[in-house]
Amino acid sequence: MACSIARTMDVIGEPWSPLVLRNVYVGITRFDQIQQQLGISRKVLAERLRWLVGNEVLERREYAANRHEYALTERGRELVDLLMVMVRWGDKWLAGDAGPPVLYRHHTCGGITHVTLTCSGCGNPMSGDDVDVLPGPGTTAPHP
Amino acid sequence: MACSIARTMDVIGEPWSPLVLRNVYVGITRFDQIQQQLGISRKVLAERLRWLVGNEVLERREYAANRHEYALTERGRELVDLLMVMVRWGDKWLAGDAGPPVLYRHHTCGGITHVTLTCSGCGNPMSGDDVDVLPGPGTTAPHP
DNA sequence: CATTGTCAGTTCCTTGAGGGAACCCAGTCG
DNA sequence: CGACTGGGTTCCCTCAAGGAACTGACAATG
Repeated sequence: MACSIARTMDVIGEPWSPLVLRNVYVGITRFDQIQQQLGISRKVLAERLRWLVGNEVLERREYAANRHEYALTERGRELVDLLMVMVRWGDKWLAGDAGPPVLYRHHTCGGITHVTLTCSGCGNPMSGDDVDVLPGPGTTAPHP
Repeated sequence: MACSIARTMDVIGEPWSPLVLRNVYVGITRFDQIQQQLGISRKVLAERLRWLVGNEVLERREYAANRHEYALTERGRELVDLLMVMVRWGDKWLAGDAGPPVLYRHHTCGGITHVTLTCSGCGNPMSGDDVDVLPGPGTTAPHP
């Protein structure tokens, strides 16, 4: 389908995938660690990891004889952006009275902050209300 | 689970949900329109729409006698941010030679641009590499 | 006013993917 | 040399997704 949302969902749309990526991002990189932290079935975890490696989001490394760990590739590191936007939305709308389960300290300013979306061209805020959606070169059907 | 990613995935993690939201965002708001555009099963679409309405991401309106349409709530409009980040990643890594299927024109500057992530505090770029992850007030288990 | 069409679903059946538990093999620690 | 750990695979079983057909209210049409 000529739709970048569908294509992205095809790579990481399965419900466990973002959680697997988050774990790798925060340093939970080994099979059993990930399995125990998430409570995911071993079978499904093995499938997901193969899929994510095959799609070049993760890479599999042998850190000792027959001992493997997973690491984010460049593609994978850019997916962390997506996770941070998910976290922001979940924090804002679903955290309830307990408040957010995690906080981010930004290296540049040292503050506890969150992500916001801005325009790559002018640097001003950019949301769904601030754009026109136009067909691009990769369009096939007359839909976004 | 005390994890904003898991909570967000619980609401919109099912593979069709982001595509449904995108359709509503671009003006494809009626049951049959959405079903035909996506090729989703009517049964699953009915379930998804109920779920999204129940989670206050969409609202259901009667625009004529027994004719309904769906619209984004405020929660839903903020989820469009997530879609735009997905689009950006898909455009960058999965579009191939054909180029992106859609383009965004930013109202503020008029340019064809894309979203980037910045810090809510200082306005500088903010990615996964630029932050420390700390436990927040809503933490239960010792994990992000 | 019977017929056709549209919209918004619901019902029923079948198949495939996810979960659980158990098993397996290589290395290594005591 | 036995037990343990890491990193999976195999088997079975259930549950949810897909497809196709049916329903029921309203609107326009001949």
